[in-house]
This record gives sequence, C-alpha cells and structure tokens, in this order.
Amino acid sequence: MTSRPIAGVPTRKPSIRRGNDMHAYRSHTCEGLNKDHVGQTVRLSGWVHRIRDHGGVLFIDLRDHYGITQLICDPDSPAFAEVEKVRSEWCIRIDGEVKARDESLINPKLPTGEIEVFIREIEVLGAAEELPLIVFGDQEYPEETRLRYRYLDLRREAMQRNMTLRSDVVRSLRQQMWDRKFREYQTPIITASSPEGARDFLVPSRLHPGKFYALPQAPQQFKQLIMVSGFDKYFQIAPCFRDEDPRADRSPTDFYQLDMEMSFVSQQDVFDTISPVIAGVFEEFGGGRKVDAAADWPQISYRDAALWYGSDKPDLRNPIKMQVVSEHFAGSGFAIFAKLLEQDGTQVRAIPAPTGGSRKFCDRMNAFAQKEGLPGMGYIFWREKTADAVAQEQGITVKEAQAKLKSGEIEGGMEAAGPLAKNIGPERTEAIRQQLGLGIGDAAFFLGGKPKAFETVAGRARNVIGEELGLTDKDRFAFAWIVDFPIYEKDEETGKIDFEHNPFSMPQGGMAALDGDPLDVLGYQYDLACNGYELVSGAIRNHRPEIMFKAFEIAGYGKDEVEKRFGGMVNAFRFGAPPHGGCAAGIDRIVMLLADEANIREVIMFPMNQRAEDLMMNAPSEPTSDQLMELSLRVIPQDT
RNA sequence: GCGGUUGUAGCUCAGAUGGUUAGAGUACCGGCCUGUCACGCCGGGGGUCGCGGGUUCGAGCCCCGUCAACCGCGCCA
Repeated sequence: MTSRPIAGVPTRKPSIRRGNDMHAYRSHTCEGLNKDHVGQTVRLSGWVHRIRDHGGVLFIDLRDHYGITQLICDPDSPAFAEVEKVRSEWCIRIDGEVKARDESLINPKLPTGEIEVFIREIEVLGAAEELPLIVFGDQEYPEETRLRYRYLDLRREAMQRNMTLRSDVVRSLRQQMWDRKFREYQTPIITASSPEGARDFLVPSRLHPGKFYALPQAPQQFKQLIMVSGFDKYFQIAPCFRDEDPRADRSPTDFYQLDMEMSFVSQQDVFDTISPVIAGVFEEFGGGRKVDAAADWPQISYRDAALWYGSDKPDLRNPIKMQVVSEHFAGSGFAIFAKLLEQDGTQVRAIPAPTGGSRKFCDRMNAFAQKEGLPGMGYIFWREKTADAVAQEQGITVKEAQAKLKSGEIEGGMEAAGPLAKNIGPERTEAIRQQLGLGIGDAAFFLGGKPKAFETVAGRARNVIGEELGLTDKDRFAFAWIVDFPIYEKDEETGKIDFEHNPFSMPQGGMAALDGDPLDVLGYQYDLACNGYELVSGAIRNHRPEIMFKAFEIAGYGKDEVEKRFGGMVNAFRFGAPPHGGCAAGIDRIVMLLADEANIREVIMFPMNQRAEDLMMNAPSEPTSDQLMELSLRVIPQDT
C-alpha cells in the first residue's frame, strides 16, 4: 500500500467480501493505487477531470488532491448508464475493481498509469453546471473570472501547487523559529489605530459610539511589549492590515508576515538569527535554483544602494553597478551636463552596460528613459574602429582604409561612438571607459541632475539593461542586507523634517547623535532585499524614553503628542525595558519568489482584486441600516 | 487622484487599407464510435464586437467620451 493515510480514512486494505464495511467515500486516494492492488475492489471519490467516451467503452480521469486515476466503464457494468451521464468537474464516488493495464496501454505520465479501475457502482456526490473556467489543462483565464470562481481556479494543478507550497513554507518557517528557541504568541487583531505609517482599517465600536478600533498594520508595538514583558524571543505568522493601493507584489487589505523580535541583541544578532531561516526556506523550496549562502549576504548602506543600484531593494542577480562620473563632465564640451554640474547637489552617474554596444540598443534605452519621464539618457558605446574613422585620421580614402585594415597594415583598435563622446572629446571619453572598466562591444549610459530626481529611473534602467542584455542570472536568489537607513528625511516642498521610516528605531550613536544635523542621523534599521524585492524589514528599537522623546521632538512632535499616540509603549519603557530588536519577513513575497510568480495573488488563496474587492464574497458591501444604527454611524452619500 | 496597456462567442484568439450574413480552436448540446489518456468523426446552439455618441452611403476597424480589468506613479511607519 503506497497511498498516504488520510485523516479519518481507514488505511487498512478493504476486501471484496467486506465491501459494505468500507469507508463511505473512499478506500484509497487517486494517487494511491498501483499494480499491487490489482484484483481488489476499491472505493474512490473525486472530481471528473476528463472524459473520453468511445461509445462502448468510456474512460474517466478521476482527480483528487493527491492525483489522478483512470476509471473505465463499459456496458458490462451495471453502472454504465449512470456513468455515461457524468460531466466535467462532477464530484463522484465510485466502487470498482482494480485492473492491470496491458503493457501497451500503460500511461507513463501517471503514477497510477499501470492500472485502471473498472466501475461497478457510482454515486454522484455533487453535479456541476457548465463551467466558467476549465480545471483541466493550463488555458489562461481573465483574472476577474478566476477570482469570482476562485474555488474552481484553485482546483487547477498550478494553484494546488502554489497553495501547498505556501503551506509548506509556513510550516518550515515555524519549525526553524522553534528550533531557534522562539515561541509563537498571538497578538490582538482588533486594536488601536496607530497614527504612523499606512492608512488603518477602522472598526467602529458599538459599545463606544463614535469611537473606532483599528486592525493592526503589524503587531509592532505588541511585539515590543512582549519583549518588555520578558519573553525574550517572539515570533508569529502574523496577519497585517493596511489600507494601501495594491501592486503586483502587494496585496491590498491584508497580508502575512513572519514577525519576530528578540531581547538583548545587536543588529548583527538579528541578521545571524533570521538569515539562515530565510536561506533555509529558499534552499528547501527553491527547486534547485542557486541560493546565496547566508554568511555571504553583503551589507550595503542605504546610501550606497541608492548610488550603485538606484534602489533600496536592489536586484543583485544583475551585476551592473552604477558609478559617479561627474568629474569627467565638469567643464566639458557637453554643455547640458557641464552646466548642470555648476549647481549645488548635482551629479552625473553612469550605468555601465557590458555587451550593450550597439546604437540600436542604446537608442532603445534612451527611449525607455524618456518614457519614464526623463529628458533622455546620454550614451557612449565602444566598437571596433570603422574604416571611415581610419580614413579620416590618416587622410586616405575609405577604400584604402578598408584594405589596410584587412591586411593588418593598420591596427584598427577601439573607437567610442555616440553623440556624447564627440562632445567631451577622446581624453575624457577614455577616462570614463577606464573608470567603468568597459571595452569593445560595451556601452555606458549617463544621467545627470539631483540624484533624488533620477535615481529611481536609473535603477529601473539598470533592471531593464540587465534583463535585455541577459546579464541578470534568472536561476539565482541574490540577497543583501540594506543597512544604515537615515532616521529622518526632509520634505522637499515644506522643508519639514519627518521620520523616513518608522519612529521606533534606535538612532546610531544614541542620544548624542540627535544633537547634530538630523539628516545625518542613521538608524539601526535594515531591510533584506532579494531579487529586487524587499523581503524583510526591521530594526533595533529605541527602548529609551528620553531618546524617543528627543527623536520625536526633532520631527516636530511634542511630549504630549508622543504620550497620546504611543503612550502604551512609551509608558512600558519607563519600567525596565530591555534593549531589543527584530524584523518581519513578507511571507506572500517569499512564496511568490519560490513559486516563480510575478503576481502576489497567485500565492494567496482568496485575494482581493486590483480595486480591493472580493468578487467571490462580494466585499466590500453595504451594511444594513440596522447595522449602522447599532454602530451610531451614518453614511455620507458620495456626490458624483 | 494620474499615466500606460487591454476589451470581438463561456474561454483563448483571428478579423490589411472602413464594404455581403463577424470566423477558428476550445467548452457546451445532440448523434456515431470497445482502448483512450489534449481520443476521434458528424451536426447544432451560442455575438448589441465593453458601453454611449459622432464621421460615413456603409464602422468590429476612424474620431470623441465613458466604463471595466491589469500594470505602474502617488501611497506603502
């Protein structure tokens, strides 16, 4: 017997004579039968996957969660007339006899391909109407249809695989955390609104008319309080609720994090703890794709990441690293950049593009930059010297130049092409080439201005260049810790200083650091980037009330304000708070990467659509007037 | 809120330049078929070409508006 035991299903072999003792629905699963069972009477339940009706004999592929078994029926069976009626996706139960297939009829594609079950009896457990989407095969369907009939979509092989993968990943994460002496604790789902960060989902209170609870954006304050409470190591597979607009890698409404926190630790301790956990699931479920060893994950400062990769979640499968090349353009003949560099805070940066040395490619990238809202992207590319150029240099005809190049009489060598090269002249061009380490067949793109203004687009260009030139290694998970996030940022318009990330992080240097320029203050705050996604985010927390008040003061929040907003937590810090820190890993994103899906909805059982609607359950929906009354709420009609 | 892409049968898609009754595959229904495993063969039903307006003798195709889906920007401590 090779079938896995099923909960509630007896695993003993049923005998023909004891057929009446059989489990009501099945003796085996649809993956569990093989030639060892030949001659036995078995009972199977599942869905009609595919029917092949030959008139006199008909075949049904019966599918359950575990596999597929071919059923066969012909007029010799008392059930034949009933069996002829079934259609795709009917849920049925059959009794039948396991028969060996003739050597020539074995289906090597099925684990059960050596046998088939001759139907003696059939019971229709659930008939199906005409289907809005077909479970069999891998035809694509509009997402709207898939979401509306999610239970049918989920029956499909790819979705069964994604969801079981997700379950397995969560199991593995839990196990690894337990192995590291963490315990899982639950935190409230209905709590108080936290004014920082994303929009909250509010929950009206019936007992307190006019007041609202909120769904937690993360168990952030609770896990810190758990540390103050002395539990030392906490984790939770935690639902998080944020009222954000969705993206392909971001679920609206709710998503799950592996949330963890630990006491008496430094930043490096957190890395050392969580890195092997993350690496572990990627190794276990990565399907053989390369996983950077956790010990080798680089730690890159936020500032360097912005400069080198134009992103705080760089895709390090792509080897391209941007560089500052301002000096080569300052005072050069390329007026646009030369003039630009006279302004404060401006730079010219280069994106080296090895093997990108063709005008066609460079023009395409330039067009990409323009589409992204930049004036354009200057470029230089290096190629074998053309006969034209040689002729001009030597004062001979092009034909002569061609001949001399061919005979080897003249060394061709390298030539820089593109409008930029002409403008800045050969020396500067050569200096740039050497700095970037490029050669014949390569190109470089240039962007200038205030870094903030072009950095993000430069990062996207880097991605596209890496993709198009095939430089990005698709068969790899590349990780990096991004560290040293600034605590504050300045609003470009208002000039106001505000928290750049979250207000709970400990500033590097503690209280003393807060005396200088706020924009120079870095936090013990970090993200883990993988293949261009932010997978983990965390910090060593600020557990010192006096530093916290000072930190808030810089961002313009008075003591009263802090007491009001974070009173619960700040109060707790007055009673012997331990130093602590942690992080949270996005489970949906991890599974998305492992499943090699580009959209997070592919790894969520019942996701919302792009407009945060649940098409299957019809959410959100209008409340009844009774419900509103009870909550002391009145809906203001939207004017259109 | 803004930008991009898409919208033709239940589904996937085809319909050069505007021109007869809008097609194919698949699914569905009926018939035939005893070895298929994407079974095969014959027949059938199924369309306000997202919706509204305009240009034209004539619009699936051109123009304007609008709606929806997805992707992105803003947003995401």
